[in-house]
Amino acid sequence: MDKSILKKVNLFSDLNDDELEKIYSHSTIKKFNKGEMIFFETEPYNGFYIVIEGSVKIFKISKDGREHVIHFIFPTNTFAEAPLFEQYDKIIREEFTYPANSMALEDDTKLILIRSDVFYGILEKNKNISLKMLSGLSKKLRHLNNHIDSISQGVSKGLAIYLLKELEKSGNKDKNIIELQISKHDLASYIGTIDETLSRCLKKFQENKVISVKGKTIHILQKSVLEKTVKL
Amino acid sequence: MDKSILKKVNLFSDLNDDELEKIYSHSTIKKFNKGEMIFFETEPYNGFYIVIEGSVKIFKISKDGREHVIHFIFPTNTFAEAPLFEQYDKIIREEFTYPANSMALEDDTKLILIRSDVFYGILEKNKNISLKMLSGLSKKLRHLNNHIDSISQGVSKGLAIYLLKELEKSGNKDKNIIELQISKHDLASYIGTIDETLSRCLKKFQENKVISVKGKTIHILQKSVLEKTVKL
DNA sequence: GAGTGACTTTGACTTAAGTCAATCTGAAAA
DNA sequence: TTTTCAGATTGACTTAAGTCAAAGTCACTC
Repeated sequence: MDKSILKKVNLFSDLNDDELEKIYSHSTIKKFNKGEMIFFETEPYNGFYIVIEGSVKIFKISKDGREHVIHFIFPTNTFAEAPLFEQYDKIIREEFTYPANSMALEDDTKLILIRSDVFYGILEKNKNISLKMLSGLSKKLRHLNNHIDSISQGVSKGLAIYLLKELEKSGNKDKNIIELQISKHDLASYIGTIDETLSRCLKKFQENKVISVKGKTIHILQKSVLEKTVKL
Repeated sequence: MDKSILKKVNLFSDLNDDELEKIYSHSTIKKFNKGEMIFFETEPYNGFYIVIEGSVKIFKISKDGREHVIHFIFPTNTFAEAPLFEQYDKIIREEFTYPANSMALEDDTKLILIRSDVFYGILEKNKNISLKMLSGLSKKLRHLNNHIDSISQGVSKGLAIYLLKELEKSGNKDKNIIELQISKHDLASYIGTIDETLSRCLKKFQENKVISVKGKTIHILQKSVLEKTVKL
Protein backbone atom coordinates (compact mmCIF):
# COMPACT_ATOMS: atom_id res chain seq x y z
CA MET A 1 0.00 0.00 0.00
CA ASP A 2 1.04 3.54 -0.57
CA LYS A 3 2.08 5.09 2.72
CA SER A 4 1.68 8.57 1.33
CA ILE A 5 -2.03 8.26 1.96
CA LEU A 6 -1.28 8.85 5.65
CA LYS A 7 -0.01 12.31 4.81
CA LYS A 8 -3.37 13.20 3.43
CA VAL A 9 -5.16 12.21 6.61
CA ASN A 10 -6.09 15.43 8.32
CA LEU A 11 -5.60 13.98 11.74
CA PHE A 12 -1.93 13.30 11.00
CA SER A 13 -1.12 16.44 9.04
CA ASP A 14 1.22 17.77 11.74
CA LEU A 15 3.24 14.59 12.12
CA ASN A 16 6.67 14.09 10.57
CA ASP A 17 7.75 11.15 8.43
CA ASP A 18 9.24 9.23 11.34
CA GLU A 19 6.03 9.41 13.28
CA LEU A 20 3.94 8.45 10.28
CA GLU A 21 6.24 5.51 9.72
CA LYS A 22 5.72 4.45 13.31
CA ILE A 23 1.98 4.64 13.00
CA TYR A 24 2.11 2.73 9.78
CA SER A 25 4.20 -0.06 11.27
CA HIS A 26 1.91 -0.41 14.26
CA SER A 27 -1.34 -0.46 12.39
CA THR A 28 -3.24 -3.09 10.49
CA ILE A 29 -4.51 -2.89 6.94
CA LYS A 30 -7.90 -4.46 6.48
CA LYS A 31 -9.78 -5.22 3.30
CA PHE A 32 -13.51 -5.62 2.90
CA ASN A 33 -15.84 -6.42 0.08
CA LYS A 34 -19.16 -4.75 -0.57
CA GLY A 35 -21.66 -5.52 2.13
CA GLU A 36 -19.17 -6.89 4.62
CA MET A 37 -19.48 -5.70 8.20
CA ILE A 38 -16.50 -3.86 9.66
CA PHE A 39 -17.86 -3.82 13.18
CA PHE A 40 -21.15 -4.20 15.03
CA GLU A 41 -22.27 -1.92 17.80
CA THR A 42 -22.35 -4.87 20.14
CA GLU A 43 -18.67 -5.54 19.63
CA PRO A 44 -15.89 -4.50 22.04
CA TYR A 45 -14.09 -1.38 20.91
CA ASN A 46 -10.48 -1.87 19.95
CA GLY A 47 -9.62 1.10 17.81
CA PHE A 48 -10.62 3.45 15.02
CA TYR A 49 -10.32 3.29 11.27
CA ILE A 50 -9.07 5.35 8.37
CA VAL A 51 -10.52 4.84 4.92
CA ILE A 52 -7.80 4.36 2.29
CA GLU A 53 -9.91 3.24 -0.63
CA GLY A 54 -13.60 2.64 -1.13
CA SER A 55 -16.30 3.84 1.23
CA VAL A 56 -18.08 2.94 4.41
CA LYS A 57 -21.42 3.56 6.03
CA ILE A 58 -21.99 4.02 9.75
CA PHE A 59 -25.50 3.08 10.81
CA LYS A 60 -27.85 2.03 13.54
CA ILE A 61 -30.23 -0.92 13.25
CA SER A 62 -33.59 -0.60 14.91
CA LYS A 63 -35.16 -3.64 16.44
CA ASP A 64 -37.52 -4.17 13.51
CA GLY A 65 -34.52 -4.46 11.22
CA ARG A 66 -34.63 -1.07 9.56
CA GLU A 67 -31.30 0.67 9.30
CA HIS A 68 -30.52 4.34 9.75
CA VAL A 69 -27.35 5.65 8.19
CA ILE A 70 -25.61 8.31 10.24
CA HIS A 71 -22.45 8.92 8.20
CA PHE A 72 -20.80 7.95 4.97
CA ILE A 73 -17.01 7.88 5.15
CA PHE A 74 -14.69 8.36 2.19
CA PRO A 75 -10.90 8.12 1.70
CA THR A 76 -8.58 9.99 4.10
CA ASN A 77 -11.35 10.25 6.67
CA THR A 78 -11.49 8.53 10.02
CA PHE A 79 -14.37 6.87 11.82
CA ALA A 80 -15.16 5.43 15.24
CA GLU A 81 -12.59 7.66 16.93
CA ALA A 82 -14.94 9.21 19.48
CA PRO A 83 -15.04 6.27 21.92
CA LEU A 84 -11.32 6.74 22.58
CA PHE A 85 -12.14 9.69 24.78
CA GLU A 86 -15.19 8.53 26.61
CA GLN A 87 -13.97 6.04 29.18
CA TYR A 88 -10.24 5.57 29.07
CA ASP A 89 -10.14 2.76 31.60
CA LYS A 90 -12.94 0.79 30.00
CA ILE A 91 -11.44 1.16 26.55
CA ILE A 92 -8.16 -0.28 27.78
CA ARG A 93 -9.96 -3.28 29.19
CA GLU A 94 -12.03 -3.61 26.02
CA GLU A 95 -15.21 -3.28 28.03
CA PHE A 96 -16.57 -0.62 25.74
CA THR A 97 -18.47 -1.11 22.51
CA TYR A 98 -18.58 0.66 19.18
CA PRO A 99 -21.25 3.36 19.01
CA ALA A 100 -22.89 2.04 15.83
CA ASN A 101 -22.45 -0.50 13.04
CA SER A 102 -20.32 -0.12 9.96
CA MET A 103 -20.26 -1.77 6.57
CA ALA A 104 -18.12 -1.50 3.45
CA LEU A 105 -20.01 -0.07 0.49
CA GLU A 106 -17.65 -1.14 -2.27
CA ASP A 107 -15.51 -4.11 -3.16
CA ASP A 108 -11.85 -3.75 -2.19
CA THR A 109 -12.53 -1.18 0.47
CA LYS A 110 -9.19 -0.73 2.24
CA LEU A 111 -8.96 0.53 5.80
CA ILE A 112 -6.27 1.13 8.37
CA LEU A 113 -7.10 0.06 11.89
CA ILE A 114 -5.39 2.10 14.59
CA ARG A 115 -5.62 0.21 17.84
CA SER A 116 -6.51 2.19 20.97
CA ASP A 117 -3.19 1.59 22.70
CA VAL A 118 -1.27 2.64 19.59
CA PHE A 119 -3.23 5.85 19.41
CA TYR A 120 -2.75 6.64 23.08
CA GLY A 121 0.98 6.25 22.46
CA ILE A 122 0.86 8.73 19.61
CA LEU A 123 -1.20 11.13 21.67
CA GLU A 124 1.32 11.08 24.54
CA LYS A 125 4.07 12.40 22.31
CA ASN A 126 1.96 14.67 20.15
CA LYS A 127 -0.45 16.59 22.30
CA ASN A 128 -1.34 18.69 19.30
CA ILE A 129 -3.07 15.79 17.70
CA SER A 130 -5.87 16.27 20.21
CA LEU A 131 -6.64 19.60 18.54
CA LYS A 132 -6.99 17.85 15.22
CA MET A 133 -9.29 15.37 16.85
CA LEU A 134 -11.35 18.14 18.35
CA SER A 135 -11.67 19.71 14.95
CA GLY A 136 -12.81 16.44 13.42
CA LEU A 137 -15.33 15.67 16.13
CA SER A 138 -16.69 19.20 16.03
CA LYS A 139 -17.39 18.87 12.35
CA LYS A 140 -19.17 15.58 12.89
CA LEU A 141 -21.18 17.16 15.65
CA ARG A 142 -22.25 20.01 13.41
CA HIS A 143 -23.08 17.54 10.69
CA LEU A 144 -25.29 15.53 13.03
CA ASN A 145 -27.01 18.68 14.26
CA ASN A 146 -27.93 19.49 10.70
CA HIS A 147 -28.82 15.93 9.90
CA ILE A 148 -31.24 15.60 12.82
CA ASP A 149 -32.88 18.75 11.66
CA SER A 150 -33.17 17.63 8.08
CA ILE A 151 -34.60 14.16 8.66
CA SER A 152 -37.34 15.50 10.88
CA GLN A 153 -38.71 17.61 8.05
CA GLY A 154 -40.03 14.97 5.74
CA VAL A 155 -38.63 13.18 2.74
CA SER A 156 -38.89 15.88 0.06
CA LYS A 157 -37.01 18.41 2.15
CA GLY A 158 -34.47 15.86 3.26
CA LEU A 159 -33.84 14.83 -0.33
CA ALA A 160 -33.63 18.42 -1.54
CA ILE A 161 -31.12 19.22 1.19
CA TYR A 162 -29.04 16.19 0.24
CA LEU A 163 -29.05 17.01 -3.45
CA LEU A 164 -28.06 20.63 -2.86
CA LYS A 165 -25.25 19.63 -0.53
CA GLU A 166 -23.93 17.12 -3.04
CA LEU A 167 -24.10 19.70 -5.78
CA GLU A 168 -22.08 22.09 -3.66
CA LYS A 169 -19.52 19.42 -2.84
CA SER A 170 -19.10 18.43 -6.47
CA GLY A 171 -17.99 21.96 -7.23
CA ASN A 172 -19.19 21.65 -10.82
CA LYS A 173 -21.06 24.90 -10.47
CA ASP A 174 -21.79 25.15 -14.17
CA LYS A 175 -22.71 21.61 -14.93
CA ASN A 176 -25.39 21.01 -12.31
CA ILE A 177 -24.68 17.31 -12.35
CA ILE A 178 -24.39 15.03 -9.36
CA GLU A 179 -22.87 11.59 -9.43
CA LEU A 180 -24.31 9.69 -6.46
CA GLN A 181 -21.53 8.13 -4.38
CA ILE A 182 -23.93 5.72 -2.72
CA SER A 183 -26.76 3.35 -3.59
CA LYS A 184 -30.34 4.54 -3.60
CA HIS A 185 -31.05 2.18 -0.75
CA ASP A 186 -28.40 3.83 1.39
CA LEU A 187 -29.57 7.26 0.38
CA ALA A 188 -33.09 6.35 1.47
CA SER A 189 -31.95 5.14 4.83
CA TYR A 190 -29.74 8.21 5.19
CA ILE A 191 -32.58 10.66 4.69
CA GLY A 192 -34.68 8.61 7.07
CA THR A 193 -37.02 6.76 4.74
CA ILE A 194 -37.37 3.57 2.71
CA ASP A 195 -36.55 2.69 -0.88
CA GLU A 196 -40.08 3.03 -2.22
CA THR A 197 -40.67 6.44 -0.75
CA LEU A 198 -37.36 7.73 -2.08
CA SER A 199 -38.20 6.35 -5.49
CA ARG A 200 -41.55 8.11 -5.52
CA CYS A 201 -40.01 11.32 -4.34
CA LEU A 202 -37.39 11.25 -7.08
CA LYS A 203 -40.16 10.57 -9.56
CA LYS A 204 -42.16 13.53 -8.30
CA PHE A 205 -39.18 15.82 -8.78
CA GLN A 206 -38.67 14.41 -12.26
CA GLU A 207 -42.30 14.94 -13.24
CA ASN A 208 -41.94 18.56 -12.26
CA LYS A 209 -38.77 18.86 -14.34
CA VAL A 210 -36.75 19.74 -11.24
CA ILE A 211 -34.23 16.98 -11.80
CA SER A 212 -33.57 14.14 -14.20
CA VAL A 213 -32.24 10.81 -13.01
CA LYS A 214 -30.29 8.26 -14.99
CA GLY A 215 -28.88 5.55 -12.76
CA LYS A 216 -26.60 7.29 -10.30
CA THR A 217 -26.36 10.45 -12.36
CA ILE A 218 -28.69 13.26 -11.43
CA HIS A 219 -29.07 16.47 -13.41
CA ILE A 220 -30.31 19.40 -11.41
CA LEU A 221 -32.58 21.24 -13.82
CA GLN A 222 -34.08 23.79 -11.44
CA LYS A 223 -31.87 24.39 -8.45
CA SER A 224 -34.18 27.17 -7.38
CA VAL A 225 -37.10 24.78 -6.89
CA LEU A 226 -34.97 22.57 -4.65
CA GLU A 227 -33.99 25.62 -2.63
CA LYS A 228 -37.62 26.60 -2.35
CA THR A 229 -38.51 23.08 -1.20
CA VAL A 230 -35.95 23.35 1.58
CA LYS A 231 -37.34 26.70 2.68
CA LEU A 232 -40.73 25.17 3.13
CA MET B 1 -22.20 34.11 42.53
CA ASP B 2 -20.58 31.13 44.11
CA LYS B 3 -17.29 30.46 42.38
CA SER B 4 -17.23 26.92 43.67
CA ILE B 5 -19.59 25.98 40.87
CA LEU B 6 -16.60 26.16 38.52
CA LYS B 7 -15.00 23.29 40.39
CA LYS B 8 -17.93 21.13 39.54
CA VAL B 9 -17.57 21.80 35.83
CA ASN B 10 -16.08 18.68 34.36
CA LEU B 11 -14.14 20.62 31.79
CA PHE B 12 -12.22 22.44 34.51
CA SER B 13 -11.75 19.58 36.93
CA ASP B 14 -7.98 19.50 36.44
CA LEU B 15 -7.41 23.22 36.96
CA ASN B 16 -6.11 24.67 40.22
CA ASP B 17 -7.70 27.52 42.17
CA ASP B 18 -5.53 30.19 40.57
CA GLU B 19 -6.54 29.13 37.11
CA LEU B 20 -10.18 28.93 38.05
CA GLU B 21 -9.92 32.40 39.51
CA LYS B 22 -8.45 33.64 36.26
CA ILE B 23 -11.23 32.11 34.23
CA TYR B 24 -13.78 33.54 36.58
CA SER B 25 -12.33 37.03 36.36
CA HIS B 26 -12.24 36.93 32.57
CA SER B 27 -15.71 35.60 32.04
CA THR B 28 -19.14 37.13 32.03
CA ILE B 29 -22.15 36.06 34.06
CA LYS B 30 -25.39 36.28 32.12
CA LYS B 31 -28.92 35.96 33.36
CA PHE B 32 -31.96 34.99 31.35
CA ASN B 33 -35.63 34.58 32.03
CA LYS B 34 -37.79 31.78 30.72
CA GLY B 35 -38.21 31.94 26.98
CA GLU B 36 -35.38 34.40 26.38
CA MET B 37 -32.99 33.62 23.56
CA ILE B 38 -29.34 33.12 24.48
CA PHE B 39 -28.13 33.04 20.90
CA PHE B 40 -29.46 32.47 17.40
CA GLU B 41 -27.78 30.28 14.84
CA THR B 42 -27.41 33.30 12.58
CA GLU B 43 -25.35 35.14 15.14
CA PRO B 44 -21.52 35.44 15.10
CA TYR B 45 -19.87 33.02 17.47
CA ASN B 46 -18.06 34.61 20.37
CA GLY B 47 -17.74 31.89 22.95
CA PHE B 48 -19.35 29.04 24.81
CA TYR B 49 -21.49 28.84 27.91
CA ILE B 50 -21.65 27.00 31.20
CA VAL B 51 -24.99 26.55 32.93
CA ILE B 52 -24.84 27.63 36.59
CA GLU B 53 -28.51 27.60 37.44
CA GLY B 54 -31.65 26.80 35.50
CA SER B 55 -31.71 25.01 32.16
CA VAL B 56 -31.31 25.62 28.47
CA LYS B 57 -32.47 24.06 25.25
CA ILE B 58 -30.44 23.90 22.04
CA PHE B 59 -32.61 23.68 18.97
CA LYS B 60 -32.98 24.17 15.25
CA ILE B 61 -35.85 26.05 13.68
CA SER B 62 -37.15 24.79 10.37
CA LYS B 63 -38.35 27.28 7.84
CA ASP B 64 -41.99 26.60 8.62
CA GLY B 65 -41.38 27.63 12.21
CA ARG B 66 -41.29 24.22 13.85
CA GLU B 67 -38.51 23.72 16.29
CA HIS B 68 -36.39 20.64 16.86
CA VAL B 69 -34.65 20.32 20.20
CA ILE B 70 -31.23 18.72 20.01
CA HIS B 71 -30.03 18.99 23.61
CA PHE B 72 -31.18 20.07 27.02
CA ILE B 73 -28.40 21.49 29.19
CA PHE B 74 -28.42 21.49 32.99
CA PRO B 75 -26.09 22.98 35.65
CA THR B 76 -22.32 22.35 35.41
CA ASN B 77 -22.62 21.45 31.75
CA THR B 78 -21.26 23.40 28.82
CA PHE B 79 -22.80 24.15 25.46
CA ALA B 80 -21.74 25.65 22.14
CA GLU B 81 -18.12 24.67 22.66
CA ALA B 82 -17.67 22.71 19.43
CA PRO B 83 -17.27 25.70 17.08
CA LEU B 84 -14.05 26.67 18.90
CA PHE B 85 -12.26 23.91 17.05
CA GLU B 86 -13.73 24.15 13.62
CA GLN B 87 -12.14 27.19 12.03
CA TYR B 88 -9.73 28.91 14.34
CA ASP B 89 -9.07 31.85 12.06
CA LYS B 90 -12.72 32.52 11.36
CA ILE B 91 -13.65 32.28 15.02
CA ILE B 92 -11.08 34.93 15.87
CA ARG B 93 -12.53 37.26 13.27
CA GLU B 94 -16.05 36.44 14.43
CA GLU B 95 -16.95 35.26 10.97
CA PHE B 96 -18.41 32.04 12.26
CA THR B 97 -21.89 31.46 13.57
CA TYR B 98 -23.41 29.35 16.34
CA PRO B 99 -24.47 25.89 15.18
CA ALA B 100 -28.04 26.18 16.50
CA ASN B 101 -30.32 28.35 18.62
CA SER B 102 -30.55 28.35 22.37
CA MET B 103 -33.16 29.49 24.84
CA ALA B 104 -33.47 29.61 28.63
CA LEU B 105 -36.14 27.26 29.97
CA GLU B 106 -36.52 28.75 33.44
CA ASP B 107 -36.57 32.15 35.06
CA ASP B 108 -33.26 33.19 36.58
CA THR B 109 -31.22 30.90 34.41
CA LYS B 110 -27.61 31.87 35.11
CA LEU B 111 -24.83 31.22 32.65
CA ILE B 112 -21.13 31.91 32.37
CA LEU B 113 -19.93 33.03 28.96
CA ILE B 114 -16.35 32.06 28.18
CA ARG B 115 -15.18 34.12 25.24
CA SER B 116 -13.21 32.35 22.51
CA ASP B 117 -9.99 34.29 23.12
CA VAL B 118 -10.18 33.63 26.86
CA PHE B 119 -10.57 29.94 26.21
CA TYR B 120 -7.70 29.81 23.73
CA GLY B 121 -5.59 31.41 26.46
CA ILE B 122 -6.54 28.71 28.94
CA LEU B 123 -5.91 26.01 26.38
CA GLU B 124 -2.37 27.32 25.69
CA LYS B 125 -1.36 26.75 29.28
CA ASN B 126 -3.39 23.63 29.95
CA LYS B 127 -3.08 21.29 27.04
CA ASN B 128 -4.83 18.64 29.08
CA ILE B 129 -8.05 20.55 28.90
CA SER B 130 -8.34 19.44 25.31
CA LEU B 131 -8.74 15.87 26.54
CA LYS B 132 -11.64 16.95 28.72
CA MET B 133 -13.13 18.65 25.72
CA LEU B 134 -12.71 15.54 23.63
CA SER B 135 -14.47 13.55 26.28
CA GLY B 136 -17.37 16.01 26.38
CA LEU B 137 -17.74 16.17 22.62
CA SER B 138 -17.55 12.40 22.31
CA LYS B 139 -20.42 12.01 24.70
CA LYS B 140 -22.49 14.52 22.78
CA LEU B 141 -21.70 12.68 19.60
CA ARG B 142 -22.84 9.38 21.04
CA HIS B 143 -25.95 11.05 22.36
CA LEU B 144 -26.77 12.44 18.93
CA ASN B 145 -26.16 9.06 17.31
CA ASN B 146 -28.71 7.54 19.62
CA HIS B 147 -31.07 10.44 19.26
CA ILE B 148 -31.11 10.27 15.47
CA ASP B 149 -31.89 6.62 15.74
CA SER B 150 -34.70 7.13 18.23
CA ILE B 151 -36.54 9.95 16.47
CA SER B 152 -36.67 8.03 13.24
CA GLN B 153 -38.65 5.22 14.86
CA GLY B 154 -41.92 6.94 15.51
CA VAL B 155 -43.39 8.74 18.48
CA SER B 156 -44.30 5.80 20.75
CA LYS B 157 -40.81 4.35 20.61
CA GLY B 158 -39.20 7.74 20.98
CA LEU B 159 -41.30 8.48 24.03
CA ALA B 160 -40.67 5.07 25.55
CA ILE B 161 -36.93 5.52 25.07
CA TYR B 162 -37.07 8.94 26.70
CA LEU B 163 -39.06 7.72 29.68
CA LEU B 164 -36.77 4.77 30.30
CA LYS B 165 -33.68 6.96 30.05
CA GLU B 166 -35.13 9.45 32.52
CA LEU B 167 -36.06 6.66 34.87
CA GLU B 168 -32.51 5.39 34.76
CA LYS B 169 -31.10 8.87 35.35
CA SER B 170 -33.37 9.48 38.31
CA GLY B 171 -31.82 6.51 40.04
CA ASN B 172 -34.97 5.93 42.08
CA LYS B 173 -34.98 2.32 41.05
CA ASP B 174 -37.68 1.38 43.50
CA LYS B 175 -40.03 4.26 43.08
CA ASN B 176 -40.53 4.17 39.33
CA ILE B 177 -41.34 7.85 39.33
CA ILE B 178 -40.08 10.44 36.87
CA GLU B 179 -40.21 14.16 37.44
CA LEU B 180 -40.07 15.81 34.01
CA GLN B 181 -37.35 18.47 33.88
CA ILE B 182 -38.88 20.10 30.83
CA SER B 183 -42.24 21.20 29.48
CA LYS B 184 -44.37 18.84 27.46
CA HIS B 185 -43.96 21.15 24.50
CA ASP B 186 -40.18 20.82 24.64
CA LEU B 187 -40.45 17.10 25.15
CA ALA B 188 -42.61 16.85 22.06
CA SER B 189 -40.15 18.78 19.96
CA TYR B 190 -37.28 16.73 21.41
CA ILE B 191 -38.77 13.41 20.37
CA GLY B 192 -39.51 14.87 16.96
CA THR B 193 -43.23 15.50 17.11
CA ILE B 194 -45.81 18.09 18.11
CA ASP B 195 -47.76 18.76 21.31
CA GLU B 196 -50.98 17.07 20.23
CA THR B 197 -49.31 13.87 19.13
CA LEU B 198 -47.33 13.65 22.36
CA SER B 199 -50.49 14.22 24.33
CA ARG B 200 -52.30 11.43 22.51
CA CYS B 201 -49.37 9.11 22.94
CA LEU B 202 -49.21 9.74 26.68
CA LYS B 203 -52.94 9.13 26.83
CA LYS B 204 -52.58 5.84 25.00
CA PHE B 205 -49.96 4.66 27.49
CA GLN B 206 -52.21 5.72 30.33
CA GLU B 207 -55.21 3.88 28.93
CA ASN B 208 -53.10 0.76 28.84
CA LYS B 209 -52.02 1.31 32.46
CA VAL B 210 -48.40 1.56 31.38
CA ILE B 211 -47.89 4.94 33.01
CA SER B 212 -49.87 7.50 34.94
CA VAL B 213 -49.35 11.20 34.40
CA LYS B 214 -50.06 14.00 36.83
CA GLY B 215 -48.61 17.29 35.63
CA LYS B 216 -44.87 16.76 35.30
CA THR B 217 -44.89 13.65 37.46
CA ILE B 218 -45.00 10.35 35.65
CA HIS B 219 -45.38 7.00 37.36
CA ILE B 220 -44.04 4.07 35.41
CA LEU B 221 -46.50 1.29 36.12
CA GLN B 222 -45.22 -1.29 33.67
CA LYS B 223 -41.60 -0.73 32.77
CA SER B 224 -41.63 -3.99 30.86
CA VAL B 225 -44.22 -2.71 28.40
CA LEU B 226 -42.10 0.35 27.67
CA GLU B 227 -39.12 -1.89 27.08
CA LYS B 228 -41.20 -4.02 24.75
CA THR B 229 -42.33 -0.92 22.88
CA VAL B 230 -38.70 0.04 22.30
CA LYS B 231 -37.86 -3.40 21.01
CA LEU B 232 -40.60 -3.09 18.46
C1' DG C 1 -27.78 -14.34 -25.92
C1' DA C 2 -30.47 -16.40 -22.28
C1' DG C 3 -30.57 -16.50 -17.40
C1' DT C 4 -29.64 -15.09 -12.82
C1' DG C 5 -29.93 -11.97 -9.06
C1' DA C 6 -29.62 -7.44 -7.06
C1' DC C 7 -31.56 -3.11 -7.33
C1' DT C 8 -35.46 -0.21 -8.53
C1' DT C 9 -40.02 1.11 -9.64
C1' DT C 10 -45.05 0.90 -9.46
C1' DG C 11 -49.73 0.15 -7.70
C1' DA C 12 -53.16 -0.53 -4.13
C1' DC C 13 -53.73 -0.20 0.48
C1' DT C 14 -53.03 0.83 5.59
C1' DT C 15 -51.36 3.43 9.23
C1' DA C 16 -49.12 7.09 11.74
C1' DA C 17 -48.77 11.54 12.40
C1' DG C 18 -49.77 16.51 11.31
C1' DT C 19 -53.41 20.37 11.01
C1' DC C 20 -56.95 23.21 12.56
C1' DA C 21 -60.13 24.61 15.77
C1' DA C 22 -62.39 24.19 20.05
C1' DT C 23 -62.21 23.32 24.79
C1' DC C 24 -60.27 22.30 29.22
C1' DT C 25 -57.14 22.82 33.29
C1' DG C 26 -54.67 24.72 36.85
C1' DA C 27 -51.59 27.98 38.72
C1' DA C 28 -50.74 32.78 39.41
C1' DA C 29 -52.58 37.53 39.59
C1' DA C 30 -55.96 40.80 40.79
C1' DT D 1 -62.79 34.40 45.07
C1' DT D 2 -62.80 35.41 40.42
C1' DT D 3 -60.09 36.32 36.40
C1' DT D 4 -56.67 35.37 33.29
C1' DC D 5 -53.65 32.94 30.45
C1' DA D 6 -50.32 29.72 29.02
C1' DG D 7 -50.13 24.94 28.69
C1' DA D 8 -52.49 20.75 27.68
C1' DT D 9 -56.13 18.00 25.72
C1' DT D 10 -59.63 16.43 22.46
C1' DG D 11 -62.15 15.71 18.14
C1' DA D 12 -62.61 15.66 13.15
C1' DC D 13 -60.10 15.75 9.29
C1' DT D 14 -56.09 15.65 5.88
C1' DT D 15 -51.79 14.24 4.38
C1' DA D 16 -47.39 11.93 4.28
C1' DA D 17 -45.22 7.99 4.51
C1' DG D 18 -44.90 2.87 5.39
C1' DT D 19 -46.37 -2.01 3.86
C1' DC D 20 -46.99 -5.65 0.85
C1' DA D 21 -46.85 -7.72 -3.43
C1' DA D 22 -45.78 -7.64 -8.21
C1' DA D 23 -43.27 -6.38 -12.06
C1' DG D 24 -39.62 -4.05 -14.39
C1' DT D 25 -34.54 -2.82 -15.24
C1' DC D 26 -29.87 -3.59 -15.65
C1' DA D 27 -25.40 -5.51 -15.33
C1' DC D 28 -23.12 -9.90 -14.93
C1' DT D 29 -22.27 -14.75 -15.64
C1' DC D 30 -22.59 -19.06 -18.14
